[in-house]
Amino acid sequence: MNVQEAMDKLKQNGYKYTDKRKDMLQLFSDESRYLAAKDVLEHMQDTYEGMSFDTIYRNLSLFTELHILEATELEGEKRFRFSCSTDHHHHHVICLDCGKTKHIHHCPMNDTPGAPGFQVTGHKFEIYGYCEQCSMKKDSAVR
Amino acid sequence: MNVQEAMDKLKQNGYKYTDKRKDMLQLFSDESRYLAAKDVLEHMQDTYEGMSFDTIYRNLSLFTELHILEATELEGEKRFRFSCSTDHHHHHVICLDCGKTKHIHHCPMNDTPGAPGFQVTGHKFEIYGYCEQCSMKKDSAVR
DNA sequence: CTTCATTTAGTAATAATTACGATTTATCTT
DNA sequence: AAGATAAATCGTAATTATTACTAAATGAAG
Repeated sequence: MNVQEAMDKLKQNGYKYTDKRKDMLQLFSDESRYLAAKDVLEHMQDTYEGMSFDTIYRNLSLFTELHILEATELEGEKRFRFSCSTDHHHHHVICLDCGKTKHIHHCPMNDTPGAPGFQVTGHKFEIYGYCEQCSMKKDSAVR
Repeated sequence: MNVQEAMDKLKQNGYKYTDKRKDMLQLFSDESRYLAAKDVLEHMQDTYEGMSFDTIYRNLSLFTELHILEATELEGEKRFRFSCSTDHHHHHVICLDCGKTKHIHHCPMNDTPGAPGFQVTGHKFEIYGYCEQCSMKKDSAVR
């Protein structure tokens, strides 16, 4: 997924091409990590002074619907990242500080026996912690 | 974990024994499933008319700290359930409608190679869907 | 039964998210 | 290129979950 593909997808589904949408997508493309709505807002307001919550949230959920972004819920906030690649199911190791991720290629669903009668609609496997940079930052902050 | 053990744990840690706490714990003991704060509030207000949010939330987080309850975040809400058994690490299959759970005894962390430099602090593996009763309810509601 | 720290009710504050009417803008049509 | 139209946006208000505060009440220990 890249910005152009994402914009094309919007077009295909009858949505409009706006600079704000492009900039939002560019942000997610540049930062390949999970961002909270407020991170997006802050970044966008550098360029578009009066940009409203509404626009941010509406577009974030639109992008998620179209599978341009993937979302997870972390520490009471929804967070979003550019959809990695649509062709390969995977999970994430997530840095709780900066939101950076590593891939986990192995999916535990393969090893988990189905529960009879239970209709499965989704699953979540995530590993949390601190990436090398952020854990060094934390260490030095303590001293 | 049962109500008595939980109350003992409170005592041991210098917290007081109140009827409200006992009733809250009894609720979790009776319903062995995930409950949202508002579910707990509603149930408690049947007995204690003017019971406040504060009391519910304060106790929920106290119980969680003492590992009497375990918490997860689901659809934008924190949910709590009686801690299953402290001696055995496990994960849950969770019904999105009623909160009932089944255990997954296998932990995917065992199969997942550590990421070098990444300091792991936690992980989450959950399977979502609808239990037999709730999926039947949904089917018949559609007709 | 008195003291004292804890707990609680009532309510206000915070934070994330969603909703809405008026205005603006992108796209389509001509 | 200009006008029509549906979608997007702004500014702001409403909603929802959660946390915080103060005065009053209460359980526990001596």
